[in-house]
Amino acid sequence: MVITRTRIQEKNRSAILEAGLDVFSQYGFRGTTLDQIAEAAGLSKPNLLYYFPSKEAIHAELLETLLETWLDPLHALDDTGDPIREILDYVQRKLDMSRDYPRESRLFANEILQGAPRIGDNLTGELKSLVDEKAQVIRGWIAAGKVAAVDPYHLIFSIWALTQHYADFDVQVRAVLGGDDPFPGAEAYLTQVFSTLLRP
Amino acid sequence: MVITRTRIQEKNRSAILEAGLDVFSQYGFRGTTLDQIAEAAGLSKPNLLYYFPSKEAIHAELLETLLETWLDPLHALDDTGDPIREILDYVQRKLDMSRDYPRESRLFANEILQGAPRIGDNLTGELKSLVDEKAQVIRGWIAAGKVAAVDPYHLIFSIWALTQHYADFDVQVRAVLGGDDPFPGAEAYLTQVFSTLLRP
DNA sequence: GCGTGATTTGACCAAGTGGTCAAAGCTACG
DNA sequence: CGTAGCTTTGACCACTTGGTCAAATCACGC
Repeated sequence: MVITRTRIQEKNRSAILEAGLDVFSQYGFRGTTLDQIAEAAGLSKPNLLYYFPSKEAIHAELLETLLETWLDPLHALDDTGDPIREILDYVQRKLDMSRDYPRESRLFANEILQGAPRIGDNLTGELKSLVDEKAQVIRGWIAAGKVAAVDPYHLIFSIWALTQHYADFDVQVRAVLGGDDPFPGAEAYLTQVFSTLLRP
Repeated sequence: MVITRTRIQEKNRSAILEAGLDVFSQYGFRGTTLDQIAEAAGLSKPNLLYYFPSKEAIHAELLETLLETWLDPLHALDDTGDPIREILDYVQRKLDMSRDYPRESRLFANEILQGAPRIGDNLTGELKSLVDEKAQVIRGWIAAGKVAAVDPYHLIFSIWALTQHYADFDVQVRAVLGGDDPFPGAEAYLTQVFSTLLRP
């Protein structure tokens, strides 16, 4: 069953998702109103509901596509590559995502802050097993003496925390730095952190 | 002008603030309803509004007390102490706060995610000048060869990110770890990270 | 036990909410 | 053209929301 869409459908659906991402990522699910989304998308509320059956549906579709792109960088961690290079590359990819997709990062943060009511299963399922797998890879590297002995789970958490911080807490970071672009400095600093940490 | 309060006032005000912290920290300002807070506090809505003039007022009071306790650990960073010890102690204090006051951490995270509409001034004022001051202290330590050369601002960001992550993303962390208490592991890992990073 | 001020509440309100619907407007294609 | 089907909208609805108010209830010092 292939879904065919007219150009208008294509355009309006993506305008709605774009607007929804804007608003949901700032106010969370409950704090967002359909009127806000409709306004941001340049549509009337009934017209918006012609393309999506409910507020839930918009949010669900956003979360779904988010989860895919969110796990991709970790998937790409290659057990046959050079260990430290692989991890530093992962850090870089995650930092790039914070720079290029800050709204996605905040949408995810909002969902987790609320206790992950809509993606709890993905966390204990898909996410956990992916992390378990990659933690094993890192354990292998440690055993082979290629990487310093660190807890692989907390290593992964720290990569998430440090990179997503620049998207989720952007306002705070910029307030403290006085408005300068934080990312060049962040990249240098994170490289330094993980290089010194992981050197065997 | 001293505010005197009866025992009942004392009790109900703190019940409301407690309940407000619970709900605001999960759903953000807009996503929270007075009925939710009233229910959680065990009061009727009109009764709740007898103690606080509005939803705003509850939120404002929570944020105000939050900001105080939030900056305390950084204030305590002592330029006359042993540099690495001072920084590691700061990390420890912030991690303790994530363990003991996760709701406060999430309340703050929610406020920042929304663009800090109510505390923007504190960020560019109070917070920025405190961080500027402590960054200078760290620069001094680096110049004296007591601490490895790192960007002091990103160092501070990284401490915030790594410690608050365990409160704000608690659900995710526990989902991945399978429910074990993350804090012992976090403490060991963070000590390792900052020890290796800061060793001159 | 009584009166006064503190406390609590049921009933209410206007505005905002997610969502519906029938009718109108538009577009592509024969 | 014409028309069938896609798109848009104004009017509307039931429910929730933040907040008010007058009246009822309660606690406490005399």
